[in-house]
Amino acid sequence: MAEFPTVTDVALAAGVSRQTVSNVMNSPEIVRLDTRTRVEAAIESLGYRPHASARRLRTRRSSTIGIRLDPMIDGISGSVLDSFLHALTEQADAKGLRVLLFTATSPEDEIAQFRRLNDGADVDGFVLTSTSAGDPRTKWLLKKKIAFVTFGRPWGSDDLNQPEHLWVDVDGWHGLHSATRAQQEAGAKRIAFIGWPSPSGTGDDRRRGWHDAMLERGDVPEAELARLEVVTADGVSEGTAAMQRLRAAAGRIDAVLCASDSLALGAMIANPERIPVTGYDNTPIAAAIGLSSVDQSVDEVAAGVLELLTGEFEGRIDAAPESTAPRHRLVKPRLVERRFAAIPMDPAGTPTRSPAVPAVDPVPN
Amino acid sequence: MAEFPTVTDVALAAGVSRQTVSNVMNSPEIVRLDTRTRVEAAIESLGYRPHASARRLRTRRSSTIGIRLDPMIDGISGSVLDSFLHALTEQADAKGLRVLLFTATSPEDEIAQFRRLNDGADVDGFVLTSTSAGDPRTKWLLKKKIAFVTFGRPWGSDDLNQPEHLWVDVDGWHGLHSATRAQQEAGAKRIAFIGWPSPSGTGDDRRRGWHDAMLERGDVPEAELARLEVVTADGVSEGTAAMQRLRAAAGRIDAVLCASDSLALGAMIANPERIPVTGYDNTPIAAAIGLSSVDQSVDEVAAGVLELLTGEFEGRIDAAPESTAPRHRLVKPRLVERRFAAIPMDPAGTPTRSPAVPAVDPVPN
DNA sequence: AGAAAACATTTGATCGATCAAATAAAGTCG
DNA sequence: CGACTTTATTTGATCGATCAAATGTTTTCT
Repeated sequence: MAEFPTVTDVALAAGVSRQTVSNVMNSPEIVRLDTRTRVEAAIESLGYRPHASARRLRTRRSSTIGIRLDPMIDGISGSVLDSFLHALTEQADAKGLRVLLFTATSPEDEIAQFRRLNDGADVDGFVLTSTSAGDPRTKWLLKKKIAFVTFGRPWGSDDLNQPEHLWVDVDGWHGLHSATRAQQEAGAKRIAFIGWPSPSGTGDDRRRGWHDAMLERGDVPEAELARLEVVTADGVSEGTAAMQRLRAAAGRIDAVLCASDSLALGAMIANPERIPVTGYDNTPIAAAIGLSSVDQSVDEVAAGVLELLTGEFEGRIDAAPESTAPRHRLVKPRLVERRFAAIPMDPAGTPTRSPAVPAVDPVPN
Repeated sequence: MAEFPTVTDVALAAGVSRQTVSNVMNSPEIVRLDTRTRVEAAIESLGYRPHASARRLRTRRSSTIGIRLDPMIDGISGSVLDSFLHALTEQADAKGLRVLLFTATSPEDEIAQFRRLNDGADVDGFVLTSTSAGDPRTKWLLKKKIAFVTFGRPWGSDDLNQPEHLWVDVDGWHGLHSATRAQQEAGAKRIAFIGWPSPSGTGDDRRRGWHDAMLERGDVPEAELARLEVVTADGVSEGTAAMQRLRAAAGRIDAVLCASDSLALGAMIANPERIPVTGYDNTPIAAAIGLSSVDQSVDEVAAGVLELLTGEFEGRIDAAPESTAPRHRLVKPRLVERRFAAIPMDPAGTPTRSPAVPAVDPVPN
């Protein structure tokens, strides 16, 4: 009994009943002030912690959200998910929610996991990332009326209007538009874009941001604009190749915008003149190399995801909230400007800052 | 009742009692074959899933391990933890364990989280990463007799002999030793090392691997060896600066080994002659750039962590197993050799492979 | 003051599974 | 064949919390 006090122990110590202790924890406002403080003192002195599983069994609510941990294909763009995961965990914690991980080898397998976790009352809802058009997972979750929010718009046109489908996304158009603007204001006229092949929901969105900003300014005739654009698969070496194609075919280039930091890093490798390159995702790589990059503001995304998931009931998750609150959030990314400060491209150059000696292991692990 | 069948429903359907159903799930061997199949059929047809919380309440076991998600400082080396996390989740899943995330702002805060998660019966044990010498967290966990395993040796000499402290680590000495050997066999004699300032448990360990291999071969006199070594904080720009210092002071260099991929990437930037550079961690960056790198085999680490944590009782976690099994695992990393295949450093060169057009979004999110 | 309403606290039942002990069935052996 | 093991299955109690409803207490109002 000394090991793990229960509500009953606390009740005994405070001279009240179990339920009053429970009330102090869950709806303090209905307990008279003096009893409340007495109970709180007892809780404190006994070091009581509620037993999560017992509570869940009774309330049929786990206060846990499940998220699939994707196999990391590209560590560069993967780091966005990584920091999103971190932001999500941190903010979930503040709301008394927990984050449970799982993995899956295929969409079908993932659905099986959904079932297992949901039926077992392990989680109350899910956060999905990397959704694709006509995603079978969202269909299934909707059918089963299981709460979920996706990070990423459902690009399939029909899905977009489904009001049950909650989503949070980053406005890629806005990101590229403002990145283009920033270069224009710095004096650049011929701004190139290295993107992904169409159709790609996010890719096309970002491309349009660049395209629209270029048209608005009118520095380059619309017909000419195609020469300033190159599409390729994502990746560092692909970025290098794309940059080389641009240099061969596009004439003068004042700045280059890329659909990802991977591409941007690649582009930098074939960029001896140090034409300004802007990436997307603001990964640690961009910071290390000194690339400007569009930051997805994962904190805001995480906050939006949790808000939607918990609905207006703080800390609770409901599969079918009848609120009329907006069903989605479109987060504005922000441009982080850098000027290659960290990268002495010229081998003969002097280092920009002398190496600091850390007090502890740089990489303790 | 149609919504969520319970053991009782299954029992009714199969014409047996609750407990028999429970036995079929937990110790099938004690149930007669024909009853077992009958119960299994009922489970299948009703779509029964055990209620995790109810089971946990009764068994006082959550089958969940907690792991702190570090704030990602450097996305490059952070990706090791990321893939470790993935491996851990995947293998935990196979053993019927779940992985619960949490965050903390300081060691003290983390200890508070330990307490909360453990007292609330949310988790059975913890996996710690980024441990430091004389870590207060491990002390506290040991005192409270809470199960945990660290990824990383306790470098403090006194801690090393504590048999209660279970750990899994990667043999950095072996990693650097074999990387050095590989370069020597390829004909290199003057092999430089870019490392971290001492004292650093992991850093010194890796350095020794290089140092010992160099001495064994004897291509470079011991006195001369210091000229081939540079220490610096971790980071890309630090790597670039370190490489420049090496080039200025070390004379001829046939190959460069680095204590991390971040340093290696930095070194590559100040490496127009394409001296072979080897990194550490085999991050996606290394793959993208075409750097050789020492792979930490996170899969083996994850397996070791889970084995130690679950002890010999498959799927169970015990704070004080009385087995005499080894208390730790030292995993041998393996060298992944690459030859800059992906990186056309010469801006005028042709791309090494033409960009493939992906069928789906390269980065769907 | 007395009745009604508002507030505060307690009691019994319950969530779904497993444990421990009791019972029933099958197998062994002199 | 009946007493004795061994094996298979069932019953009652329990894990720790919350819900729903009952009881007790205080305040409000006529």
